[in-house]
Amino acid sequence: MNVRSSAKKSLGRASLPPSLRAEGNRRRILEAALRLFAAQGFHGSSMRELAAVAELQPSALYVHFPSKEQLLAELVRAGHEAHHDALRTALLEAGSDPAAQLTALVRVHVRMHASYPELAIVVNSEMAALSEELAAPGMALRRQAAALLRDVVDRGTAMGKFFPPDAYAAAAAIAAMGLRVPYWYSAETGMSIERLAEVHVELALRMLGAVRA
Amino acid sequence: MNVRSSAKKSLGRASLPPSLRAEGNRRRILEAALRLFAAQGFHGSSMRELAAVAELQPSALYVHFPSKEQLLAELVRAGHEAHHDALRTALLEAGSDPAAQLTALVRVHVRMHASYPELAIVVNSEMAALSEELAAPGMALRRQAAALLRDVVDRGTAMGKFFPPDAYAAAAAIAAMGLRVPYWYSAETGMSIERLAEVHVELALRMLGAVRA
DNA sequence: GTCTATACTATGATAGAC
DNA sequence: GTCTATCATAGTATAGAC
Repeated sequence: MNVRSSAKKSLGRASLPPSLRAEGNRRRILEAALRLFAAQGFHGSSMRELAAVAELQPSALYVHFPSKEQLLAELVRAGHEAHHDALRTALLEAGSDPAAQLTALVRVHVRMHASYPELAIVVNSEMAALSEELAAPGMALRRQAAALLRDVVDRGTAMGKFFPPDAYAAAAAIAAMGLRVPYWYSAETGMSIERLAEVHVELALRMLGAVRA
Repeated sequence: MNVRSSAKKSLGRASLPPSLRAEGNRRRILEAALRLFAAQGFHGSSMRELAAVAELQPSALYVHFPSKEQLLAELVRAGHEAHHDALRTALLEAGSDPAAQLTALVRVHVRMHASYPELAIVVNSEMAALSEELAAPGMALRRQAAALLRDVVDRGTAMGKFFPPDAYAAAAAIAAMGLRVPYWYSAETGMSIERLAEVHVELALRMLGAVRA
């Protein structure tokens, strides 16, 4: 038997996005779930552990969420919505220049992943634990977010401003850089989130052969 | 309750690296575990499911592996070793030019992740399920692999051949591109693995401001 | 080395008092 | 809305026959 309980990871803080309105114990439960799911995975975390972290009895969880899966679904939904809203807003404010649009998308993409690392990890790693029905809204937002980036890359390429070796792969690679940020970046390295975002913007523009707007 | 059994994912093939010597039912079990762990995660897959996929009774699994965790550890070990060996060999054959070294590393990094996507997913996503002792060898190889890349980037930068906005972040971003490949790339898109690797080489060289060797 | 059968524990979720 | 107590099931792993 695995004696995971004796090798408990330090869980640290875990912050929910501002868009997620939740108070009192409902919020405590969501934060506890975020910490646990990010550190141990959905299937690797039990409702008993969750209750312990939230300082409640297991049965009290079910007053706020009908099931463990619905709890995960709420986190995943909030994460996808916060991410997609941030991307869409950034793009709207970026004007019509492809390089400015790409800059805006990469900046906010990286910023979100560095600011809410646990949420990003849960959203990206634990979606397979959701039923198709519960995963569908998140999957849709994910496809839309990917399309936002691909459209910017495609448009810039068509306009003769970007020169990617392959537009699809380049878009995937740009997204990938940001997606991995929560797994390695720590503010304690001395690099600020804003600087991290600017570095990624520069890398992305270089990948596309663009010049800074 | 989740009715996952009624929404079973199609699991597809799952190939072990050539370096992993295993035959007969031991191999079948490893392949079944690779498929299941990649699709549902370690904690999301039961020994009963595993036995069913391997077409054995659950008790037969324990003749070949002492525990579920040891089974995962074997996959994770094989994956890390294959990856690290490939990187090291590629670097040895690349000569002394930083751009050539980077090209070799990125090429093999991407090739491995595209050729063994399930293994890459398990290695990257399920290591938290291992005890510290069982995870340690893999973590060590991972650190060494990251150091190989960072050293090439640092040396090329010191030699005035690379011009990254930030060497550490650039190395992390280059690694990240490859790590995400298993999650989006499919040979059915029409792009070959070799072409995918070359595209990533080009992207990485651009990120560093280098010229092709 | 594989099978049938089963032990023991952990898990998600519920009942009912307060 | 939280608690104590508990149910029903699924989980890892083992025993013993062949």
